[in-house]
Formats: sequence, structure tokens, C-alpha cells
Amino acid sequence: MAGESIKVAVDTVALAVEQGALEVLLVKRKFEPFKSLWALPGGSLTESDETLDQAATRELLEETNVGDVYLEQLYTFGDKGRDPRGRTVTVSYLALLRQEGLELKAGSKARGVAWWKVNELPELAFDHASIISYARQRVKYKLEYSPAAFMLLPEKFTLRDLQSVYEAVLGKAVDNRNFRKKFLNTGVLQELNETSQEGSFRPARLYTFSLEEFEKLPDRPVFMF
Amino acid sequence: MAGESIKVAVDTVALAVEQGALEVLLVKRKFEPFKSLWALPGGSLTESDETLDQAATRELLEETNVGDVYLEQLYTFGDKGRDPRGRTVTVSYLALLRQEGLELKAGSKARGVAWWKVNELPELAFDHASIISYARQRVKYKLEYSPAAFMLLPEKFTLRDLQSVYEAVLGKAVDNRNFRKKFLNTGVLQELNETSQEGSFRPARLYTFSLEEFEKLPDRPVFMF
DNA sequence: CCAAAAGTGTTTTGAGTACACCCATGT
DNA sequence: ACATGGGTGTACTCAAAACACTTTTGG
Repeated sequence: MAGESIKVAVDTVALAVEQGALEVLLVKRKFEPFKSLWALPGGSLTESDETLDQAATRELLEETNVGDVYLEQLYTFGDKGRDPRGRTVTVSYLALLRQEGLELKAGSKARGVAWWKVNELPELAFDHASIISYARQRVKYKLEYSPAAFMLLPEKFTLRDLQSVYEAVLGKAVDNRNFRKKFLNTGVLQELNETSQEGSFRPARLYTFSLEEFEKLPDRPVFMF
Repeated sequence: MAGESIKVAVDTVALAVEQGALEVLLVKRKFEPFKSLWALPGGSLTESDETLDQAATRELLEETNVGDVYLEQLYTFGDKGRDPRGRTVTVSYLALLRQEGLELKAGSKARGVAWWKVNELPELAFDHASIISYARQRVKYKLEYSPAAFMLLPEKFTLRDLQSVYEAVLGKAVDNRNFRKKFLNTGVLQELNETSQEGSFRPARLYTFSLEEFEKLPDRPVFMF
């Protein structure tokens, strides 16, 4: 029954925090429509056996050379007119990752790949600006109700790094004493016997996130500030 | 690029509370596949100009004669194999409503429509059982963080009615003194000068939900019990 | 000894939780 | 008068929030 000419696509909003700012991974389009505008990495669902999640993972890898990331489905956008070529329903995904160690490489459909600060975005293709705002909203919730912040951090991090992630995503400063107290009390941070030397001042202790401790908690903590 | 034979559908999990139990609206399939099994109301996205939300609304009305409801998108399921006829991506929706005043009527694709208690479901078509569990999870969150409970209640309701909604959805009893205290303190309940006489015992005062008061609140209250 | 960021405690306030009896009504 | 659900108050505990100075390091 109908539906034969509706296309299904996936698009991923990949976020990372760099120098205290939240950034999103974009690709510059090589072809029409919206040629030369920046867009989210993504593409059509091929008719193979892959799941939607796998399609999103594959497209992200093909277009940006970024792999091995945490992905979760966000929302499905399907209004008529969002793609001038014809009706397209896109399933959007959220990826949280760290820029450290990535080698960005534009895929065949792109003229470039880059991280953009979410507060200084260029003009975007399709309705991708709305998809990004939706993703920002979702990350805020995730930070407050889940240990999502750790996906945005390297294995070892300082409490300041962690706090910076919260500040970048929530868009506001938080009290460092209360922040530390709350996080240390949850018991999900494992103190290491290492420090990070960043400059000519006191080195900061390094921590790791302990998933086991997190899962042992009787109630999920609320990391709200 | 590819995708021509992927179908897009919408399916709605319509929930209501009746006599202290959470119920879901199902239709009995008239045709293969899964003929004679119960399924969620829904169907293919036609290629008209309608949005996904409109398609979900339309399908719900066509198949069950239920209209004018609160709908929100839930999740998109697209694994291969979920529909034996071929690759189908379904965008699922959540509807919250009251059974009061509805006239269920099966559409042309259905052999029947009925409310089923979510704890006593029959065998379901497709992956609809998973979609319903996903919806139940979402309603729990919504009840705790939004005034969703009022969508499941009539205009005027008693505090007991409200508490029953919470108990049905959360699946556990809550202390009535604390429940009342917390809700009355939020200020979102407007006391009416009417009571509801239910039997040979003290009548209960009726209340309405005040959206204006809710929106005036500086912080969203958390209705967690 | 200076600059820079790391690290640390106490007090106050408000909300969550536990808990048991009296009230109003119809029969 | 009784059966039935409606309606109420207090005390305790704990977490959130406000708030400013000392410590460690390299230069």
C-alpha cells in the first residue's frame, strides 16, 4: 500500500567537548541539493540486512572516518519538504565521543569534514539545524540522568575536565565544591595514583569512571546542577 | 540511492487507565500476515503531504475511531525481519487518553478493536510487544517529569483518581498523605466546589489541572514517588 | 614569591519519607 | 451504629545550595 517512493535515511549528530565548548561533527556537501553547505553525516538506508543503528554507524564511518562510538536513536523527522528531491524520512542519531585520536577523513559524498562549535554554526543543509537543537536538548537530559558525560571524556580525566563537560553542555557555570562533593559521593569515580601536569601550577589528580560501581548503586543518581 | 522498496509505517500505542489498570488499545488483524492476531493500530505512510504525526493520528482514527488525542513520537523500529512482507520501518507513537466517551469502531483492515490490560496481553503481531514495553517505560518517565497524568484523566477528577493513575503506571502503591501533600503544594491543582459521590461513604472533592499554574512554576516539579 | 589552578568544610534550608487516626456519608 | 473510602499533621533524615580560603606546583 503506497509508500514506494518514500526514502529512509539516517543522520547522526556527533558531539564532543573541546576546550570547554560543545562541538558537532559536520560534513560539507559535494553535491546538490544544498551543495557546499554543511550537513550532518548520514545517508540513505540501503536495503541490506543492517539495522537502523548499523546504518547510522556505517554512514558515520564512511563520511567522516569516525568509528567505534556510542550511538543512540534520537527522533525521526519526516515532514514533507525537508528534502527537495522528494519525501524522505530521516531517523536521527546521537553520538557522544572524544576528539582525541580521531583522524577525520571526508567520504566520497563530502568536500570536507570538521568540528563546529554548536554556538557558532554555519548555515546548514535540510532541517539539520533543528536536528542539532533536538540533540542538544537530549544531551542535557542524558548528562543529568545517566553517566553520559564519560563518553565525552578520555579514559583518565581530572575532576575539572568532568566539570567542564557539564558546563559546556548545560551552558552554565557550576560550583566546584558542590560538584566534586556530589560526584565523589556517588562512588562512581575511581581515584588513580596519577596526576596530570598541565602547566606551572598544581597538578590535578586523575580519575576513571567505574561502570561496575555505577551499576551497583541502589538508585540512579541525579547529576543535576 | 537505494531505499526504493523500504516501506514506512506508523503505529500507535494508545494507553488509558481503567479501574486502576493500565490498558492499551489494540485491533484484531483481518488480513495476513499475522491474521487474527492483535496488533497496534497503524499503517503505511501514504505519500500525501501529511507529517508523521498526522499519519499516526489518521491511522488511529481510521482503525479505531478514536480521535482528538495527545500523541508523541516514541521510537523508530526498523530491523530487518520485523515484517515478513519486506523491509518496513515503523515510527511508533504514544497516545495518552481517557476511555470515557469513546466509541470504538473497527476500521476496514480490522476485525475488532478493544482495550487490553497491559499485564494481560494476548499474542501480538510483528514486534508490537516490544513497542508496547517501550511505551510503558516512556509513560513512567513522563508521569514523573511532566503533567502527563492529566491526559489520562477526565476534566474533573478526585485526588484518588490521580493517585490511581500513578499507581497503575508505576506499578506500585504510594502513600496517600505524601502524594496529596506533594501535588497540592505544586499548585497545579485547582480545587472545585464540587464533589463526586461514588457510594455510601464520604464524597471526594473534585479538582482540575491548571496548565497556567503549571507553566508559571519556576522549576518543573518532579512527581516522583 | 608570584601566578595559576587544585583542592577542601560548614551551615542552612527545604524536600522526601515514614507513619495512624478521625471525618463524612449512605444504609 | 457501622462500613467505606476521604482526608489530615508531625517528626526525622538527608541532600542541595550557598559561600571563600589554603595548597601545590613551575617559573
